[in-house]
Amino acid sequence: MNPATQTPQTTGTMGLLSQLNRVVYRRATEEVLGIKLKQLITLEILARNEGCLQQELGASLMVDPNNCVLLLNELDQHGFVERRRDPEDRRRHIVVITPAGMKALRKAEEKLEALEGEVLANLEPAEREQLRDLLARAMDGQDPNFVCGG
Amino acid sequence: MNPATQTPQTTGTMGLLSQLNRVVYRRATEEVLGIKLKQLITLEILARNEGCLQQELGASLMVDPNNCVLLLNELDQHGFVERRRDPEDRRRHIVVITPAGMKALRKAEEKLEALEGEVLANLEPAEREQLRDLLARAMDGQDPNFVCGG
DNA sequence: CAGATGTCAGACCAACTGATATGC
DNA sequence: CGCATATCAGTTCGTCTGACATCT
Repeated sequence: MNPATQTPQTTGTMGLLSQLNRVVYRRATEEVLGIKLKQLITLEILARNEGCLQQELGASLMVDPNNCVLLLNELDQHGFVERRRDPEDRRRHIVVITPAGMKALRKAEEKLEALEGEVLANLEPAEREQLRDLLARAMDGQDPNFVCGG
Repeated sequence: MNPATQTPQTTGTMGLLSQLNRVVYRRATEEVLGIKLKQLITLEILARNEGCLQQELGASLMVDPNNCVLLLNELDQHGFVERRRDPEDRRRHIVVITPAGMKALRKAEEKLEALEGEVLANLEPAEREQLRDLLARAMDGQDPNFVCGG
């Protein structure tokens, strides 16, 4: 543990993933982004999927239905999303992002990109893209139902 | 939102990182690993760094000194680590992993590797190595003091 | 009626905050 | 004395569990 050396690190992929996520989590605060990171991810999904069912949203976010309600309550109070009954099955809710939500999302995404630049400072632009691609492909293989009791 | 398509996902690298970490976190439970994931990472660092100072450990784990104490208390109770006074500065503690800690670590690492295989099922072995390398390089650029008020 | 969906309230766990003890 | 290190107690936050209402 020489002061000239880097601080010790984990070596496993899963450990590294957890650690790097910790860095992001601690820096992507509500003060920095304007909204919480989880809210940003939620709005991102809603922006890309018009008429998203609440349960689909929960599956994508990997949160159980209970937490999905709480998450949407927050966003609803801020006027960033709306919940509408699904006319085809009135038990269900369709979640849509509002113009105010879009605005908050754009702003938060800008800040997050700046943060990404700092967190991935050690990687070349091409490598960052590579990382994004690998993460996306890995996520693509996940079974949402496995993780959230759908 | 066609049922034939994948569930909607985030597109930003930071969001993907957060999401994939969520998958790992929810699957790498204490029942699966025998110990908590954070404990595993802690033991990994201690196994690779004999005579690690408590504050260096905290910086590596990106936890503030308070949480580091609690984390070590748990490991101490299980007999996985020992805290010794630093003879050079008796305010400090040197943390060492015990044989029992080594055993628990090996066992947990086996289970985590199996889990990694499932979580990264969509990636080829070479791509997994690539991912590990990119994450390690990104972590290498982090300033521990920024994140934990050292 | 049984099953699905969404909602809420209370319990639980992990993290943060502030105060204390010890050594430099 | 001021500063650093570690520790603990109390609080707060996010998440999970179980009960309930609505709809098919």
